[in-house]
Amino acid sequence: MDVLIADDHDLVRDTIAAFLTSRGSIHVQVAGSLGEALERIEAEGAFDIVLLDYDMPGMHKLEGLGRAIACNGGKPVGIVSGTATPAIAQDALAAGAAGFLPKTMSGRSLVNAVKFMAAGEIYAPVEFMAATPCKAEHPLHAQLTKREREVLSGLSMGKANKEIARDLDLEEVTIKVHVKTLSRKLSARNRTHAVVIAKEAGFI
Amino acid sequence: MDVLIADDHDLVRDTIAAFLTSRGSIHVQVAGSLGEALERIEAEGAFDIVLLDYDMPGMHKLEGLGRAIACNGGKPVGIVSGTATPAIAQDALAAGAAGFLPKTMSGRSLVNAVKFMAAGEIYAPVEFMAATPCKAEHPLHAQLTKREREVLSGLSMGKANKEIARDLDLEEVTIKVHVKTLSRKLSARNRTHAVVIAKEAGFI
DNA sequence: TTCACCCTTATACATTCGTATAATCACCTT
DNA sequence: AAGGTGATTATACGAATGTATAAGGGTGAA
Repeated sequence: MDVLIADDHDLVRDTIAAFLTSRGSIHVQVAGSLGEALERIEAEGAFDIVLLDYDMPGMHKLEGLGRAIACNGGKPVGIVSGTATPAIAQDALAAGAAGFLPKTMSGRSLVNAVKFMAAGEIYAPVEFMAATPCKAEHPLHAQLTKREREVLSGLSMGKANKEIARDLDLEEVTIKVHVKTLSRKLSARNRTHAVVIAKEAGFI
Repeated sequence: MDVLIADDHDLVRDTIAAFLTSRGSIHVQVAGSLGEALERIEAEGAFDIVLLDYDMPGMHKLEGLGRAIACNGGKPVGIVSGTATPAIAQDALAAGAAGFLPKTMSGRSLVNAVKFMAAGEIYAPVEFMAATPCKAEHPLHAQLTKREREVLSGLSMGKANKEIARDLDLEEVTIKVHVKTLSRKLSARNRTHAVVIAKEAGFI
């Protein structure tokens, strides 16, 4: 089985390569950028599987993925990344990637995943994909103050301002202020829109 | 590799068994219910992989999964189903299943997935998992009329009644009626709540 | 301390929303 | 033809929401 690994970090690339080669029957070639990878494919013909680093010279997000897929003659192309989010992974798969490999995975799983993809299947680590974009560190969520988050939570339950005020032991007018400010922070037109944006961003 | 397939539909069970056996090096045994499967495991020792039908006598949703996992001595147990939803699949994986196999998958993929799971990995078909709980057939969604869905869509964008009315070329009062009725159908307290419920149910 | 920021409340007004009742029209089914 | 349902519009009013301006208190950092 012929594998091409493209990553601009020598260490990462060689570690992955070492893992795969050690399993025998897997022949690995490497590249340090998308351009180099495409050249290799042109020169050597399609690989059984190509692995591309997401944050790599020439990739331009997922644009490079498409070029590699077009270049590899129908054979699978997977994305490797240590920083990409589940959302990016979803996009990659939607864009035709054969799989998404976080750099956190074990060597054994890596080998299994590569074989799996080479067999024509699509691989995605369940535990990674299922991970919610993590409330706390979402940029929008971080901008909201504690109170605003409490109010937002009330909004998502369809509560009226007066009701939220009672629950938080505040005056209705205070809630109005919070709704106003949190809507502004989320670029929402009103409370309903604010809740939708929050829902889609993953918090709430 | 020893595989145990448990399904109460003879045809399905035997089809899967036939696919796996045809690949050689895979030894398949079958069972027609959870109880029978557990007996087999007790008698034969742990299998390399056990596949359980989700809608099978003795399963009681995912309860049977736990029993099989406890019984199979650390080796993987997967769920097979032709009717289960992505949400159920998620639950199954969360409950410790080694994978989820829709009955719609191809024989080739089935074999790959089984091997993959037997290697200790977790398998889930991306296209199935990513599928939204299917707009059209969601019970709540089905109750809404076409117009109500259009209005709901407007609500989710934070539009005012007047605005939605203009977009749909209707009077504002008409929108109010639709908002009222769709909120009633969704058991929502107001427009904001309605949007949240719709979002959580997967449509919109 | 001073400054910045958050939280709080007040007053006030315009707008929007929610609710109710009622009537007309179209379409489909029985 | 009769009846049911959905869609539409009208009128009307109370309630909720959005917006603006102002101001006092608390907390933490510079």
